[in-house]
Amino acid sequence: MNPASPRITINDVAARAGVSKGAVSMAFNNRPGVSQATRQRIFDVARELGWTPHQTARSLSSRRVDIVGLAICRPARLLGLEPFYMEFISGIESVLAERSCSLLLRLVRDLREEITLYEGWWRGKMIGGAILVDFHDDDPRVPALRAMGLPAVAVGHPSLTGGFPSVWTDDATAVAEAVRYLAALGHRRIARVGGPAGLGHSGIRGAAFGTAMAELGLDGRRQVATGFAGEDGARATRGLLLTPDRPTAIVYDNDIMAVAGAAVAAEMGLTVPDDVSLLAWDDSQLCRLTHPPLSAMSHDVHHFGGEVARALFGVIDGSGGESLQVPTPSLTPRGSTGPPRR
Amino acid sequence: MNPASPRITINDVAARAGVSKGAVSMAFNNRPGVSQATRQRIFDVARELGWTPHQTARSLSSRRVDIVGLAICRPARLLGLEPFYMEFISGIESVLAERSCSLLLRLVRDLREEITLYEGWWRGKMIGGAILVDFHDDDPRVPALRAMGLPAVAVGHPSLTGGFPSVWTDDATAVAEAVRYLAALGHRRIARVGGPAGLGHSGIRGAAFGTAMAELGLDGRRQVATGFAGEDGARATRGLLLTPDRPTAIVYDNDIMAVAGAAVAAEMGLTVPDDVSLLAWDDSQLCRLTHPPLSAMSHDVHHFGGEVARALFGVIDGSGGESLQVPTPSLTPRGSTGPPRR
DNA sequence: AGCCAGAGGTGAACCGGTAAAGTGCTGGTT
DNA sequence: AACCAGCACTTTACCGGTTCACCTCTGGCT
Repeated sequence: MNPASPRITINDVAARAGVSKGAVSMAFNNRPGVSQATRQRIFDVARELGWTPHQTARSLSSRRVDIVGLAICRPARLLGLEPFYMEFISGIESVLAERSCSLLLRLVRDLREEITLYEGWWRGKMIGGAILVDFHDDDPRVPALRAMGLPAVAVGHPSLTGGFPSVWTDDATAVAEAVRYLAALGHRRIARVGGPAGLGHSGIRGAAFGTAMAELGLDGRRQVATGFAGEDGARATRGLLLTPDRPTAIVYDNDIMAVAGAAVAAEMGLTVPDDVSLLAWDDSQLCRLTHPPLSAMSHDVHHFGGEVARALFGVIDGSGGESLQVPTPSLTPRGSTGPPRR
Repeated sequence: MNPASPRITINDVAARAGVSKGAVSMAFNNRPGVSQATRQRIFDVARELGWTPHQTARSLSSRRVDIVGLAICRPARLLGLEPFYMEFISGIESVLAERSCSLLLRLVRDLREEITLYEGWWRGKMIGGAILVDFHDDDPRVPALRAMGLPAVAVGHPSLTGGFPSVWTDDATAVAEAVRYLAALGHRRIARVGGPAGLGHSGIRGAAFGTAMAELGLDGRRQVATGFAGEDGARATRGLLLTPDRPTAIVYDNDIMAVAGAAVAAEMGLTVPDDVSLLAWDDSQLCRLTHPPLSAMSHDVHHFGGEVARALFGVIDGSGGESLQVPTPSLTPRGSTGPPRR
């Protein structure tokens, strides 16, 4: 099918341009040592021959890799990804592309598999760095990845990421804002549907929720820890709305659960927001597609992803290493929140 | 941070095991030429030293790459991906993982960028093959990728993919089934909200829709070509429902547009399915999260992705090359379709 | 004239593997 | 005894770049 395709190498370019391959290499890495004229001639020849440096060879000798790894850990059952990740990935990509880097993506089933994967990637020098998401309490990835010396940035509050530089949003403050907003509307029974109990940011949000409710003299114990899938959100919502003194407002940890929650309310004959107010998180396009559109704690996930990529570059080439806080999610009121019915 | 990390190479393993590096290489590629005993000793030493073959070096000399590329082309505005792609990607991954291959993902803004990207990836030997999606009429990728000799499989009807082996579903039949189902329910004014006009599978579905409607003696011209984003679906739906003899049933080209359509119906005070029936495509978890849940033409997107990956392996190692049809999307009736109101 | 600095290269030694040809030994034939 | 096949390795030549020590001019200064 593609027989004897005579691969063009740096040697061909060098020969044709009448220089040594060292010169070609210098020219292509814009390093000093070649005159402007020669440089130009080299480029011309390269274009003419259609030559591009062989990335594999390049990274073998320069010990640099233009690939970063991202493993996302979801149970097998939950096949797709949340909208959050799609936007997040596209944000990462946008910055990676600036440096013509690429993203190596893999979905894994558990943290052990994730560690093994990173180990293979790193030891096999497939990636130059990694992006770590979804931190758990006492996350086993921290010691493992630290031991192997993999450059990485974490997504999550610095208190969770075991010393890895992280990019994070102030979820605690955002939760407090959400709670105060709902309380100001007149809600007193506010519930929260969160992610899995062991997950770091769920913990932070859960605690912040409790504190904020307590400060207002309200009962902050209406919290459910569940998965992140829509069905989890549906089940949790159903449970909450069937309790005797059911909440009049529910805060969700992502948007897909909130959408599911809205459907459950409809199915139970409850009107949003009169009977129950719903507040989503992560505000993807999903929130604008329901009726009523969902109020959300929104943040620029695309930008977030970009900052993560930038931070990773900092770590990889040693110029960075500090954690970075990106803007706190802010309330975007839409139709799904309002004063509770008298 | 990670100073003088003494990289362990095949030489260290060879030395410690008292053999040549050739022997280690053979052992690790389970090639004949090493005795069982030696083989075992080599493995033991490798484990002890924590050595894994350096992928970059390996692929430099073996001219094999364990990475496949996937570029997805979306306008910048549409930041996230559709649920379809998430499931599709996870399906690809599941098969790639069997061969410890990885997926290199990139979001691009247009086909020119996509071609350039593939060219860089292929010439730089970063990828061993590629997956091509979203074929257009006279797709410029076909001649370009063919010229560079990149092994690739296409997603889409063979008539669209310009000779690239493809994996595809019989959309035409599925559309016909959808139309006949709605007609059987009593609908006579059926509309379709499709993807962009130039997109190959939109064309196929559009034509099939027209044919199926004509066969039933119905007017098949109620079709809108739009984007794939929720907002596109919302706008299209609004347009359709505001026409004087508005449709009583709408078929969508994906699920996110259908969800948006449901919201529009609600916003206009129309009841689903009494006033208008909605039928989605691609059936992700989204369809089960609305109220009423959306009927859909569903197919196993995860499995679809897996077959695509398998086909690509076939192309790469020359054992395959034929197109493969996967099961036709089948109707999954839920709450969003029903007889039209009298 | 003699000396030196620096620009503009060259050439060879890597990087860490794979592949194919070569070597030494053993055992079975004729 | 001579010969040969086959196993179990070893040796060596790559793969296609980067890097660095070293060479060769040229021009300026004393």
